[in-house]
Amino acid sequence: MALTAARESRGAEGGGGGVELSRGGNGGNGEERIKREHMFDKVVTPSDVGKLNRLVVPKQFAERHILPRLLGGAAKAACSGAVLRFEDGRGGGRAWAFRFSYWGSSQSYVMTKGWSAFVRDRRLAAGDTVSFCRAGARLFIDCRRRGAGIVASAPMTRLLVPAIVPQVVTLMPQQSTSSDERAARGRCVRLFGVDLELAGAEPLPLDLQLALMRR
Amino acid sequence: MALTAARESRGAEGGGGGVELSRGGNGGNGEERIKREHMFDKVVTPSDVGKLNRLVVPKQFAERHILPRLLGGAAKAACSGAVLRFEDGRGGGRAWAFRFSYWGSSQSYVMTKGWSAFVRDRRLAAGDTVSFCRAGARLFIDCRRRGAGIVASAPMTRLLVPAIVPQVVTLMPQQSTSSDERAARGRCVRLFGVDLELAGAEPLPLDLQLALMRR
DNA sequence: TCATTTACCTGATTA
DNA sequence: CTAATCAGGTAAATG
Repeated sequence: MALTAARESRGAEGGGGGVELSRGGNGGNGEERIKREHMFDKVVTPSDVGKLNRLVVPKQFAERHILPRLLGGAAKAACSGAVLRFEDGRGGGRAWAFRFSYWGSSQSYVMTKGWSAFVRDRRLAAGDTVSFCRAGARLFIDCRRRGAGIVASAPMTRLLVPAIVPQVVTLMPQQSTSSDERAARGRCVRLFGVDLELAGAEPLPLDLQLALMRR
Repeated sequence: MALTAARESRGAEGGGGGVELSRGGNGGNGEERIKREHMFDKVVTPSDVGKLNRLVVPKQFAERHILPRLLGGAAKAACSGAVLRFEDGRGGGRAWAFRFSYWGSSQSYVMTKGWSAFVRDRRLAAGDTVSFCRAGARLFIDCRRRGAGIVASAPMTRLLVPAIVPQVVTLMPQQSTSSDERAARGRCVRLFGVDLELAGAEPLPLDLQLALMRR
C-alpha cells in the first residue's frame, strides 16, 4: 500500500480516458479540476523506436487530435514544423517537445525532433504503447510496457533496472489506474522493456533475447 | 629561375603568411605587390567530396576568415546565402563561386552551391587538402593531393603550418604542369599543409596514413 | 519524373 | 562530467 501510494504520481501512466488532474488529497470541488482526456495510443513499431528518430502518427489520430490544435486546423503544409510540447504523464514537471510534421512523400504524419530523447528516456521498445492525452490546453505523453511475456534468465548486459520495478509495482493493487490496461499480469519480470511471465518459465532462447535487445 | 617564374601564378599555393604575388626578378618597388595570405586549409572528408555537395567549413576558420569579409562581420544569419568568388589558385583566370551558408540546426558553416563543380574539376578526393587564401580583396582556392607521408611522429592532427612550406613547393623544379598531382615530388611531400622533406623517403605505412587522414 | 539544391537533424567524438 | 563540433545523414523544395 505504501508502495501504491508512492506510485501515485505515476498512476496516470497509460492515461485512460478521463483521469483527473490534481488528484492530490482534496476530494473537494471539481471546479478547477481539469479532466485529462485520452487522445490516442499507439503500439510503437521497431521503426518508431529505432534509429529513424521518428514516430509515425497514424493519420486518423493526427487529423483527429493534432491537426485541430494547430493553427485552427490549417492545411497539412502549414502544420509542418510545428513543435508540440507534451508534459510527462507521470508528473514531475518534465516535458517533451516534439516536432510534428507531415511527410508528403509518404503521406504520413510524424513526430521527429525530440522523439528519440523520449524513446531513450523511457526505454521505449517495440510493442510498447505510447499514449497521448490532453487536459485543456496541456498535452501529456506517457507510455506503458507491452504486456506479454515469457520468462527470463535475465542475462542482460543492458538490464534496465529501473524499468523492472515500475512494472512490478503496476501489479500492485491500485486505484484509479487507467482502464486500457495491460495484458494479463501475474508473475512477471521485464527484460529489455518486454514483460515476461514467469509462469512455467523456460529460459528465453538466446537469439530471441538478442532480438529483443536490439534497439 | 625560369621554373620558379613558371610557378609564380601558383606560387602562393598553400599561401604562407605573406607570399608575394608577382615575385618576378625585380627586387623593385613593393607598391603594387599584393601579398597572398593564407587563410585556412581543410583536409576534406568523404562527405565533403561526396554527394552531399557541400564543404563543411570548420567554425573557427569560418569565423576567423570568412565572416569578417561579409557584411562587415555581421551576424551569422545575415551571412547565409552569401556567394564568395575564389580564383583558381593555379592561375589561368578561372574562378569558382561558392555559396556560403550557416546551417543553424547543426551550427555549422558550409560552402554549398558551386562546391561540387570544384570537387569534380579538381578530382578532389577524401584526404586531399583544400586551401584558401587571399590577396587583398581577391580570394583564391587551391588544393593538393593527400600526400603520403611523414617520418615524424606527427602528433599534430591539426597542425596548421602552411606558412612554413608553401615556399618549399614553390621552389620545386617543375614546368607549369597542371600540377594538382604533385604527390611526392622530389624529395618533398606535403602533408596537410605541411611540406616535409623526405630525406630517406619511404612510403608512409598505411595505418599511419589512415590515422593521419582522420581528422 | 528525376536530379540537384536547400535546409534540416543527430550521434560520435572531442575539448 | 558537460558542451561544442561536425561528419554523415534525411526530407523537402526546386527546376
